[in-house]
Amino acid sequence: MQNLHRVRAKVKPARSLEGASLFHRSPLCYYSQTGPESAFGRKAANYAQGRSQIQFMAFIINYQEKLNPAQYEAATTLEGPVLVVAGAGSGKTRTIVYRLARLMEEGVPPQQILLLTFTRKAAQEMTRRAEQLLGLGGSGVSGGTFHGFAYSVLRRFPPPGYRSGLTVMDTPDSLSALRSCKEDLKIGKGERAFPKTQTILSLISKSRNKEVDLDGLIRREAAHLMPYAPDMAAMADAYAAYKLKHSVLDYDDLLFALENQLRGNPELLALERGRFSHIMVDEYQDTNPVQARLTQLLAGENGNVMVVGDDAQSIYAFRGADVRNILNFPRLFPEAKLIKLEENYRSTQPVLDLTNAILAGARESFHKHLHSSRQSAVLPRLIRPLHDLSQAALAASMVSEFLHTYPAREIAVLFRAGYQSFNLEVQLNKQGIHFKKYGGLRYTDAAHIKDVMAMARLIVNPLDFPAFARVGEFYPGIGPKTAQRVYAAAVSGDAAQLDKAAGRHKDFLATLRFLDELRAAGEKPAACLSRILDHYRPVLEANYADDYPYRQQGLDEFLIIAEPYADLDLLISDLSLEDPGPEAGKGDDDGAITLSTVHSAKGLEWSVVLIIDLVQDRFPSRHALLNDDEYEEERRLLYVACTRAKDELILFAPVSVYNRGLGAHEAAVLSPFVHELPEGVYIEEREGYGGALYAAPARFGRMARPEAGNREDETGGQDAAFKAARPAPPRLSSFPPWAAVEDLPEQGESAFKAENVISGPSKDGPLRLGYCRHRLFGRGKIVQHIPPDKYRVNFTGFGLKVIMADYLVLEED
DNA sequence: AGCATTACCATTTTT
DNA sequence: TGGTAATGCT
Repeated sequence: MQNLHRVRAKVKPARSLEGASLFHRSPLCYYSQTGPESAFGRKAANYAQGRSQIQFMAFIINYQEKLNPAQYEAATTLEGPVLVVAGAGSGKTRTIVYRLARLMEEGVPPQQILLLTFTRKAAQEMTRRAEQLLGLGGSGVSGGTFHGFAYSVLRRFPPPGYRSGLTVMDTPDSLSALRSCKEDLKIGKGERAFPKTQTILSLISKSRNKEVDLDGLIRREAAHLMPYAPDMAAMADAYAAYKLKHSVLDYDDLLFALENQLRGNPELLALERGRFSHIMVDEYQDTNPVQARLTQLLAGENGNVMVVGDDAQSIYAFRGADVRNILNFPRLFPEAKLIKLEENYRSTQPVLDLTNAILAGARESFHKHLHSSRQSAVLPRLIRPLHDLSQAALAASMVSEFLHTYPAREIAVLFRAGYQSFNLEVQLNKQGIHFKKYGGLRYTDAAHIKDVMAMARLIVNPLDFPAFARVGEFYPGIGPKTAQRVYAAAVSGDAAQLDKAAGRHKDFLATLRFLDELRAAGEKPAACLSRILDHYRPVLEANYADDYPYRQQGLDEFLIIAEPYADLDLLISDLSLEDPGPEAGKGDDDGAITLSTVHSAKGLEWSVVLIIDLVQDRFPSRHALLNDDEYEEERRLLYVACTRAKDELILFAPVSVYNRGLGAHEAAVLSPFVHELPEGVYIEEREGYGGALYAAPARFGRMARPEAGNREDETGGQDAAFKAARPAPPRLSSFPPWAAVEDLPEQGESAFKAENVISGPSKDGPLRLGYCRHRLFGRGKIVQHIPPDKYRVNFTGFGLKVIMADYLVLEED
């Protein structure tokens, strides 16, 4: 654990800017950096001098040699709207980077190219690769996340009501803001069942991202909270007012505020459109509706915009991403050219056979045939450990084996959710294997960093209440209430009132004066920060007595990060929007393997990929079982995970998992995505007592079974074979999700019966539809089989429930 | 009002 | 497990 902590907290300052937003870096003229000898330099110089015969010059790069035909077409179609549907591992980033090169060879100055992505990881990867190919020349390109871009515009053109400065709240800030709204409204005090503030915040955010009203969202996705919908709506309103009052924006606001600004100010729109002659959007399948509209707004109707994405890798629906964006792109831009990248350069054919089979069960819209020329005799493996502890041990020793063959940086273990790697982390430590984990604590989440950030934020935006409260709470005797009072007094401008509110807290008053002076001084960020650190040191020593020397180191690094910045607000926004994160330390950790959530693994690749916990309720997550769309997203998530593997893919599915509630191990059900894989795409091995692995025979009863109404024959031989062997995908009823867990009212039940009764006993299921018994609920009627192993049962007195087959006893006729 | 302790609960993914 | 909210103590 010690090991993990250190890796997480480590920040390598020199690289921290590399992936950080490039919007604000002074637009470095790349020719001055590459030097006059460079061909790029010469061409750019030509451009700068107004010569435009560039298209007649020979290109430095032989694009046709470096790219396949589809990639070539994408990289050299520079005008007009283009949609690139890029399968996993099809050289998407490569294509984008070569297109950048091409644009620059054609004489387009890098500052006129805008490269937007959804995650900062993708942004970092892109700029890294661009710099690899183009040298520092690539760094003049404006690239980053939508959020980062939005901030860069909004700070120059603040939305109405935000003239006095503007800061971005991170999630903890938003949370305490909402909590304070809840207190002000005196809502839900002492009510046990009242939803958690966290829950409410994510519902509010989701409703905004999906652009549906809160009430409807609650009805559809959290029906058990319906009784609290009015209270939550009130909180949402109060939260919006709070943000305006305190000149803060949350992540979601950034996008909407930018859209409003662009729509409300034609001059601004023209300006922004003029700044960028070419726009590229990566990971387009993960954009939400606002982001799609922003893309359209910035591009103009026939703009030069290329969007790149893969509908099969859309895994952010939970926060409003909408696959329809990518599907609708041709409709939005009727002139759009569609290019598909289907050749996979990453994985061996056996790995692709498995990933294609995962996708075969999906409701996919752009059909792709991924193929590879990389043949291999090594099949993916499915390991069935006895339980989750032995899974961790087995995975760790397998990693240890692989370390003889592959460098650590080529090995990764992936999982659905962060906590699932816990056992594994222990085992890896035990075996002395170094690892780094993605998706853990962020650098900026450390309390002392947040403290200093809060002071810096108050310099930029004196009204920033979350920052104000945080600074107040440095000092003993000041909590949320006092902070609020002092804030009100300080903002009122009445010195006497301020003295009355904070007179007892000399330290705090001194700090406020200190901040005022510092604000007036208007020093460079690094100098300013240095003074803040000096002032903060006594607080640090008092509040973190146990480990302040360690924290001080982190703060020293902060100074180095700040050095290159010209504006303090840019430093702050970069840190809160695109913080350096553990990735910044990558270069050091060559000896470390990677642990990562699947989400964080997107876009990355390793020679060896292990995926753990492939059992029902974990992968797919139990939260996804109730809803068709979420279930499909889990499938895509597994697809993303498996397509990270270049050479070897190892799936783990423990036979039993520890149940905390029960305090014992219980049987685990193999993930349906694995279960439905056809025979022959993987080798199964089972763990015996003592940890030995035994090859398992082909699973019983998994013969190819023709499926009625098989829809696509055009998918080609191999795919068709997969489909034939695949059992019917689990279909859940379209009945509202909560119906599955909550008791249904009488009329709901009959409505359900009328519409959703399945057409007959499932051939898959061992249970016939009839009566059964349950230990707790007694006798009930089986209404529906929910493959692979659940049943919807109507119990007298308890209503409809969804129960695992293992807990049901079939009643004899 | 602030702070410490206790009890409970639920458990995802990211900007 | 750990984080959060209610409760109790200063």
